[in-house]
Amino acid sequence: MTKTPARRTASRPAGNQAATIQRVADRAGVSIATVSRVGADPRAVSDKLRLRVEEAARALNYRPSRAARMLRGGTSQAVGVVIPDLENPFFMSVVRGIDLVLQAAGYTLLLANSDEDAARERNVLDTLRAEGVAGIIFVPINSARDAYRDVLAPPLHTVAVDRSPAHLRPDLVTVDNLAGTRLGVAHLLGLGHREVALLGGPSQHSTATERRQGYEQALRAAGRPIRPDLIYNGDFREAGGYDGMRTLLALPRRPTAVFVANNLMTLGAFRALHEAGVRIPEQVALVGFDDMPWATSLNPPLTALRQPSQEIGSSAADLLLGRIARPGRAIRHLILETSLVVRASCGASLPKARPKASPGTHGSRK
Amino acid sequence: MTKTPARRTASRPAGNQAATIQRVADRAGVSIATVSRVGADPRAVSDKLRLRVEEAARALNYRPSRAARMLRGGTSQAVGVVIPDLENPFFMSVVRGIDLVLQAAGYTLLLANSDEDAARERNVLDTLRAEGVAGIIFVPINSARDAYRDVLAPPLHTVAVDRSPAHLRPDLVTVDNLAGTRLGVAHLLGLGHREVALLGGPSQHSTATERRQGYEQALRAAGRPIRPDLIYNGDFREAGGYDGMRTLLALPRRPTAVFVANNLMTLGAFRALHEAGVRIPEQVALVGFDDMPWATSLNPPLTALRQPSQEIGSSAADLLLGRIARPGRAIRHLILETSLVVRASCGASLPKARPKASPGTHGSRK
DNA sequence: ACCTGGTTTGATAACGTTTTCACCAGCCGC
DNA sequence: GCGGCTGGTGAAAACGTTATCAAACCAGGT
Repeated sequence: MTKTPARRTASRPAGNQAATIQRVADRAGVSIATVSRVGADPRAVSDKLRLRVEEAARALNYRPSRAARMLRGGTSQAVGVVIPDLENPFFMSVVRGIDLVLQAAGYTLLLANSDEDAARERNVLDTLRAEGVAGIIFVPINSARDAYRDVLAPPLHTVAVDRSPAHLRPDLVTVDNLAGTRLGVAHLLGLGHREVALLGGPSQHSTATERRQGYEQALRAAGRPIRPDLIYNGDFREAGGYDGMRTLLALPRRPTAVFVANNLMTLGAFRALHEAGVRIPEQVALVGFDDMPWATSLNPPLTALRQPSQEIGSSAADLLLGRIARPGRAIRHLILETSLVVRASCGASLPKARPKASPGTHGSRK
Repeated sequence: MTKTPARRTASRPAGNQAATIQRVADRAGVSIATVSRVGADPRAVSDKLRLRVEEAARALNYRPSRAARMLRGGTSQAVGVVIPDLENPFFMSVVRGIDLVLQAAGYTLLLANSDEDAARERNVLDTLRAEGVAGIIFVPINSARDAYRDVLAPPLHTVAVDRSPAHLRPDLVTVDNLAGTRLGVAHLLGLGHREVALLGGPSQHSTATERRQGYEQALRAAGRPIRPDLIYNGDFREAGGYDGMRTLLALPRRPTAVFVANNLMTLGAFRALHEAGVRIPEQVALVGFDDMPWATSLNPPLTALRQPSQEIGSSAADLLLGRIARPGRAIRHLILETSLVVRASCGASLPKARPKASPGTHGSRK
């Protein structure tokens, strides 16, 4: 153990200076071509050299430069994710699912926000493409015919999520909106409600139209007429739910139950109901599409259709990775199931005994 | 107008092929160096050539390749953002604020999730660094002494958000947790509550300790003793709020009011209260740190300390951009103010008339 | 021994940019 | 009228990687 004098080079903690392929090659005593090969196709290099290179790479904590790689090959180990609303927990949960599998596969996630705005979407898609991402996972907004014609053209791989784009058939992950909504509306119908309204979304979104179809199917199956005045098309935002509910409440023949087609609109509907002093579910029963973490803390706890949001994301990422690996394979459309989580807002009597208090007060509504 | 035979090169619609600096230079009849200069410092090139280059660039829709730029300069036009919980709307709102100014400045946002886990944070920070981001905005997790020593070393610029890292003094944006909590607790005290509890957070977070200090200051200012059994340190997650509230409820001398130091824990506290059939605010009054979009829809509407979350994000981004521009400038710590939004959960009588229903039942609990 | 075919390796071009350096005018002051 | 500036321009190096091509090697068959 001699006292080591300050050796300039050795004193660096081997990680300060960026580890380039050249340094790895030097340390392993091979050419940079060999180092590159070890990364690309380990079988193409002899065991002896491969081991030496791997050891050197590990010691130097070598990570190929994304910039150089991309400059050379034209594409990078990153995927772009575009969602329409950063603050909607549903989308964030989807992003989390995506992140999970991307992280595991060594990809970097570039997140962009389209803000439910076609021009902005166009813009970020453009940026992402210029950025050279390997693929894009996005919640489509634009319904114009050629909206994605050039910006999503090959070699870019694309997976759509949640909604089906209007004039494009990419790999796709959605939930069964039709069946889900049918289930939710049928639940209300089964509770004895005869006038069930729908707070729906903008018709350019496939989710909105599918949910509306589900609503109509459920009504028809129960032999109920479809009253157009009971259908309000909002914007899938809080304000839309608020306005829609107020419109519904102002109706001469008020509905006794409402199905809300989106989580944010459900919040707005709650607010409108509270402001008007309408009791839930006694005066108006409510079922919402999309469960939320705080659904149990709402007033009253919300009966909701749960979407496997995180799984939606991870499935989408899987699809994308699969397509990158085998660009030629057939387009897939994955449809995940929803489930109805019954709480208090629908007015269903839960298994646990109904409290003896007069209807409308029961302290432990849960 | 002769019939143009299929000319391979000319048939491309001038945009299909990537526009490189070389093509711009050719079209403008200058060298690539001049083109580059026009982008970097327009005054450095004569008007005549500058105009020619600008015209050519526009015609070709030229965008400098980020990869090449980064490979050359070592840093890219991207900034990494690391937050501990993708599904916490507070953080997402912060991210939105960041995105807003980054987008405007032409930067790309790389989002990473540290999951409130030190090892994972280390990992993503490492990746981001390797990715060559120009800077990092992060919500620090690790409190170990040398946690960030090498991974956040220059030339990487760093801005911390929400929490103050333990052993690092980067640019920082926080809110005035001390004053905010003091205000909230004083509000409860002013309402006549004598036993006010605190559902606090993990002590390694500066937000948790500051909020605890604020709590204690408010108590002292009111001449109240500090009862250690009324202080519960949770994990800033939903489960922590739930457990903490249950612990509090099991106390022989139950508090009549609780200040919850974090949004997710507030949700958990609500759940525990509802399950136990405890009426809010009659039996337990509640004030929570951090307002949420759905606070009005809670049962009852939550009195909360609002943080300017989006502004926190945009300020952080401004700080980072400023530092990138002038690396030498002094470290800044920005402290934003919170505001108390009084709703029903604290039991304060609002301006609007109290409903006539008997206390504890009033149909419109709102 | 010599050639043949296959396998493994190294040298090198290319990707698109920024930046340094040198060059060449023109202009001022002597 | 000539030397030294100054301001504008182009040539070329460098960044780190991958892919192509040629060289070297090794074994086996003639």
